[in-house]
Amino acid sequence: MSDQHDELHAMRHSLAHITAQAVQHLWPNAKFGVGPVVENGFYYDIDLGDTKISEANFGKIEKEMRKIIAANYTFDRSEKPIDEALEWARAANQPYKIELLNDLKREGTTLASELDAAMMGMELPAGIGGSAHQEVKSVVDVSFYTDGDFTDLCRGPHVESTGRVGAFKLMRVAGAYWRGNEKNPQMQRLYGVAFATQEELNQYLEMLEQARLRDHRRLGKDLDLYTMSSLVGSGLPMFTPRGTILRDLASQYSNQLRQQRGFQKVWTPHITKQDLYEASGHWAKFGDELFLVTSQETSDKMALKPMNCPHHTQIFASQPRSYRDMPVRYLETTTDYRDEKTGELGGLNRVRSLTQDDSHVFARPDQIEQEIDGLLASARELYGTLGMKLRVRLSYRDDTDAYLGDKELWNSAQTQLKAAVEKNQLDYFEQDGEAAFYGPKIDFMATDAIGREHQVATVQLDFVQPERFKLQYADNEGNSQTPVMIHCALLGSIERFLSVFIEHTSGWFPFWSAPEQLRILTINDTVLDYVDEIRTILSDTILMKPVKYNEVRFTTDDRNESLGKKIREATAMKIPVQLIVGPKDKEVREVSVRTQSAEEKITIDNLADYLKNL
RNA sequence: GCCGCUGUAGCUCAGCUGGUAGAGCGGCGCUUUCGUAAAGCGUAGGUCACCGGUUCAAAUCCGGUCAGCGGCUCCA
Repeated sequence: MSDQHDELHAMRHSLAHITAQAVQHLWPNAKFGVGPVVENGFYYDIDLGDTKISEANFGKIEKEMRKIIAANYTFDRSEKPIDEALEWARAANQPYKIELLNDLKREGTTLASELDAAMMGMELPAGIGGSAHQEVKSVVDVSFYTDGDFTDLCRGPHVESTGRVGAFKLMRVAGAYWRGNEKNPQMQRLYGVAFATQEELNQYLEMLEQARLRDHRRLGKDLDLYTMSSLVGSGLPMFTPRGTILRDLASQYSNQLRQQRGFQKVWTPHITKQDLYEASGHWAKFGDELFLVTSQETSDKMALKPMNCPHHTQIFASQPRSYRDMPVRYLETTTDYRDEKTGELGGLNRVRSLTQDDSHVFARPDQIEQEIDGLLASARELYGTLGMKLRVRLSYRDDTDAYLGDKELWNSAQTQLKAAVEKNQLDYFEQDGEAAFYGPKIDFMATDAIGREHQVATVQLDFVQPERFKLQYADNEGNSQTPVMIHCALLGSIERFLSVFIEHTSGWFPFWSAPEQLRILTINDTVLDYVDEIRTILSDTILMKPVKYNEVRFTTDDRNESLGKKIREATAMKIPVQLIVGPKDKEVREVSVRTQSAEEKITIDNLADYLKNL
């Protein structure tokens, strides 16, 4: 299996070379960056000066690639001393390769995070290598691979010859900064996918098509859940009646889980003086992402709130607190505004108006574990109900001084976090150095129906804001103590959550959460009086699972259309329960219940109980 | 913000190298009252995203703006 994996890796890497080679044939003065293997394929970064490659050129490039593949050139490895390699790069007019080689020569290596190691062509002097903290300052030889008329600085490995690269397809071209740095020139990145066989490639393309069909942006339109308007602005979704039902239910469920554990709802305004964020420390870090608001009455500098914790600290601080009052738990589902860069916006995943199901606990340090435990249990219940598997990342501090707050408090808190995670039997992994500067955190990843992981809920400890805002409570000796804050959002951003939920269910929402849970489809208008009877039953039915006071949301389709058409439309809208009502049903006081999986007859006396048990 | 692509009727899309727009579905009207994924006929919808330019003539070419998509960078 590992051999197969290595072979596929070599195929993809070899295809990256062949892509560059084809581009060089077509545009001889192309300058090349790096061309590594990525998930499902490969890319190559290319600078063509003023020439821009577009997807319209892919046919031409692929044709050239197939010629190279048909020629079946062998990949020949060679080595050069680094200075000769530099000569080669200068002669070939390859400035990016010169830069790579210079780094190799000077540093012996460059940070993998800044440079793709696969392309560095390293050949380290004997006795060096393996250690993360190398002392080496120079590289002696570098390796090259040549196939036909194309030679590239490369560590390899490659397949034996260009004829053995499997099936591929160029997918897209995108801008990418040289070495991922915004300040560097931008190159054109050609992405391709590649598999050992055409069949596997086709399967992959089919999977992409399946993912496209459940894309929340498509379903958001098809199922009439939300809309965007260029008049309102980008990243500012508006929710239709159906979408608003989904939002409200998600938020209601999330709130209900915490209200059961002693959280109380609060409300805060959406604009605030900048002073608040200067005090919290957010201004310095995120000031350029705030929407500013001007007052025509005062000289106050104001902003739309980008988060809610500073507000909640002020509610906590509004009266003196005793250790007996602790913990104090606040809950607020509210919309925040962040001026995200336009290029980062997309669907509901990244918006400028995001609604958080936010909560903050102000706790004594000895209460951390019990509080975290309650929140973890809530998250488990929520995602369990949604049928999504959860995985958890515990992010700790490392030994650098990038963190604020008392180190002992950190250590104790990290121990308590882990204990709570273990108690809840959550699948977890730990990472040092990933904590926020103000405290350790727990991030939740949910796996959707087609295996993709999404970051959803988060629980974060905060030792910094309580101090900055001088929050206090009196301990049992009457001394002032600083509480710990625990931030938590179970859904995260409701907009992002919905995008995940829509794609997870592909629009077939579970019965309790479907905007339209049930539709009555009539066969002809001799049954209208019977339908009225059914509607009365439905209106009187109260559902309790999992959200309280969930009244049946239903409509009636008694249009003068064929039953086939009514079924087709109700199914296209992914309505979980269709009640088909015709003269035969009326006669025996039954209805035909059609669900995604089956159809059965039930008597109208059993209808309410049937729905309660869904 | 940066790079590339895209923007035609409510939706999905056609419209070759410039000669002022077309289909299917949907809508509306009439007929049909029909039991499991589209009944029949008829009919109305478009400043071709917006602004400006080139041209005798622009959906088509050029520039700008807005918006969407794919990436890069970022994400309290």
